[in-house]
Amino acid sequence: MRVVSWNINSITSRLDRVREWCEANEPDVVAFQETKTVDARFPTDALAELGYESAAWGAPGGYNGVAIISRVGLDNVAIGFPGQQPAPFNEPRLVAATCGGVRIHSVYGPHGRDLDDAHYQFKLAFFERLRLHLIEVEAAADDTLIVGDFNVAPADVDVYRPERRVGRTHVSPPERAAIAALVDLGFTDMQRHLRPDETGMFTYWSYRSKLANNHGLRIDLALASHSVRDQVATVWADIAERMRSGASDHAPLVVDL
DNA sequence: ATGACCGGTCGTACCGGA
Repeated sequence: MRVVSWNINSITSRLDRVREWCEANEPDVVAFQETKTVDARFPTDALAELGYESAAWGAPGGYNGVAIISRVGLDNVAIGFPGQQPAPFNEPRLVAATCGGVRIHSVYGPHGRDLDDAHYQFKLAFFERLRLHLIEVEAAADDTLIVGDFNVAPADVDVYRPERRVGRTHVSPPERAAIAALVDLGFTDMQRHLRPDETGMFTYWSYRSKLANNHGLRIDLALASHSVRDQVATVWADIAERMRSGASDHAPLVVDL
């Protein structure tokens, strides 16, 4: 089974890329982030023509938005945290579904903006809320694959020139501790696990950077429970897709089980 | 130097992304 995490930076403006990429790469499941569209405008029909069922959650305003599409079943769909959530915990940043026997979560972590910004405090609170959710609601944490754009680079090796990012978001010790706390539930950062010595292994490159310079970040992650970890053969970011014209600023992160 | 971009929005500048 091929599961993909892809921050798509607008599913509506990226639909041609999604169509072409899926036809070429045959994913069974794609977990999207930053779909940036309300559910009524999510391209359910176009994706159905490709053979995928969709579970999408967006909100008005053009921000955030997550979805899971699957051609191996889409069961027990869970939209966000259960019940009515106070803002900003009601932002569309989490959707889960069981696909081909694996519980898959598509996560879009808050950006944080700056270390002294209220959004940064929300970012930390979001990950703690997610951690409790995984314990309390998704109690059976095995057969689980949590993928998404976490907006955190787990280690300095996940950042080009990390010394230049000290004091900024995505690399601060509390953010890394929040990711480590998720991992401590029994998950494995699969790309790091399978390629422990690789440097320059990124998933995101700013539109403003020269791609040839590889000034990227590894902020899209695949966190696998024990049973899933043992099934994962490879994890790779499709940099060729990032280099295409009209691409998202994130590469698809491909997890092959 | 990310060395100068994207997508979205009751827009034609601005916010947010990271």
